[in-house]
Amino acid sequence: MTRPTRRERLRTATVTEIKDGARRLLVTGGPEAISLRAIARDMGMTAPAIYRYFPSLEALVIELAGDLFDELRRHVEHARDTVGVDPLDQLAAMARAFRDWAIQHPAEFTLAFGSTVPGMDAFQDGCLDENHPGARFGMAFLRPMIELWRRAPFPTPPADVLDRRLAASLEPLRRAHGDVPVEVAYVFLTGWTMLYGLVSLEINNHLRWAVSDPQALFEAALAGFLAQLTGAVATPAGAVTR
Amino acid sequence: MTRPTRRERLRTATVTEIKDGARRLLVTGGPEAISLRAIARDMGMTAPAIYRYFPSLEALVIELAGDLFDELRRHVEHARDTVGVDPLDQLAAMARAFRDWAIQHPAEFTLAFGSTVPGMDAFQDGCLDENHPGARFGMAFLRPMIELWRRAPFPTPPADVLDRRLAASLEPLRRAHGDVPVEVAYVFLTGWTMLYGLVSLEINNHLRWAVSDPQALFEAALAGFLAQLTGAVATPAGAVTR
DNA sequence: TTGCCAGAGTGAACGGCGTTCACCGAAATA
DNA sequence: TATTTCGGTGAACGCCGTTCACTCTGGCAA
Repeated sequence: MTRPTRRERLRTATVTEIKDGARRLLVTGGPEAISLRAIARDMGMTAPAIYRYFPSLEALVIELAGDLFDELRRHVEHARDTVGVDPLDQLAAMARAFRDWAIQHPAEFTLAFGSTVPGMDAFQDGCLDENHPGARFGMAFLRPMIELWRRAPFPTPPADVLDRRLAASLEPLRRAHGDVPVEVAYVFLTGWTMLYGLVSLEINNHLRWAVSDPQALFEAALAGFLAQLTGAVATPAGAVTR
Repeated sequence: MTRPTRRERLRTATVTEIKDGARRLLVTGGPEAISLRAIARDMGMTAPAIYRYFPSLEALVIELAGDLFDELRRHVEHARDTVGVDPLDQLAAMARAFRDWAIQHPAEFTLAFGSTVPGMDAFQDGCLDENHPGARFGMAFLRPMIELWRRAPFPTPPADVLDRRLAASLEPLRRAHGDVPVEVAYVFLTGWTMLYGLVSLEINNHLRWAVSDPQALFEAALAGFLAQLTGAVATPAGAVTR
């Protein structure tokens, strides 16, 4: 492992400066405000120079989106590692960290999770596993749920809901981390859907007509979901009968 | 009510032709492909002429998004009106219609629900009620759930989850349609979140790493949610104990 | 019927954009 | 020291949204 040469150091510094500029434009002016010319201007350069570092604007944006995803994942994992060892506490902390990051970085959240350009689809077809943004996220949330299930299986839907077809459909997820039980995979996906859906609706202002205090709704939904994992029979909504 | 003059007829025809062109570009090339010059070219016109009909490209896109929302809402309501009078059947049909439309019109779905340009936020601040896309949708799904609750209240989370703060937070929604009980408002929101989240994840290809057959997952989640509304104690995931 | 005018459309222009290409200087390498 | 590689420039092309001065024409009032 040799120390990077001077050229390499300068190059990576320039790359990060370009990405920082792109992010600044994203935050201040939205995704459409990201332009090679503006980035170059802020750096005291000309636009064609950026082509020495990225093959196109689209490639730069895609790489930026990947970086943002990693940042969000680190944020979530940090929350998990700070809260203790109880998987339930970890899941709660991770969900809250997810929402907090999204609220503090709405433009970045939108770029990272938004439907990216058509070209990205094909790109992601190839590497279903490691590279897909959603995958890295899923793994982080999946692990505590597996641990929870290992300690004490939580109530799950009956076999007529978790049928054979569903089991087959969840095969990719179940393979992704050892051998995940169908029940865990399914409950994980409902939780992830709720978390993503709620935060996404809030960020996109699709809740304002109905909810004045989204955090209250978020905490209720979180409590409801976690109650389901404790053995109490609960809806995602959190309905409980003992 | 007088018949529209000839001028007015020509004008509305041109307006729809412009919107149709914009939509065609959206479908074939994504949101970024919508350009006044391309629309005008397809119509055999020049770009500045469009300014006689729309004050800017952004205004055109916003209006198009509104139209798409209405189309989706009509699609969902049509499904509801076709399936019969049972609210449970209606909800199932509406949810499936929602997903079907999104799958058949992914570009339109993304535009309608996507985080629109910053300018639209301020616009939507003023008219929280009628004009917000999410609101019109909510109403459609909310009605059957109210009817269901009227016939037979379904199990809901205990009071420590549906606390006073949450009740206050849901005030806008509860006022939107007479006087909606907190329980109904909350369960409705969890259902809407699941529906939006699941479809949105599927459209954005954020499920591909985990799920090979999204319809199976959708049907399971739908069954789980509806089970909750029948009086069986069920999770959003659909866990049931009798 | 005649005259006017609102409204639709045009063409040129401005500035901004992504991208390509020929070119140049300096730094690393041989 | 000679050469190659790398980072950067400036000009250019074609696209874009938008503005503006202008023409033309269909409908309406006198």
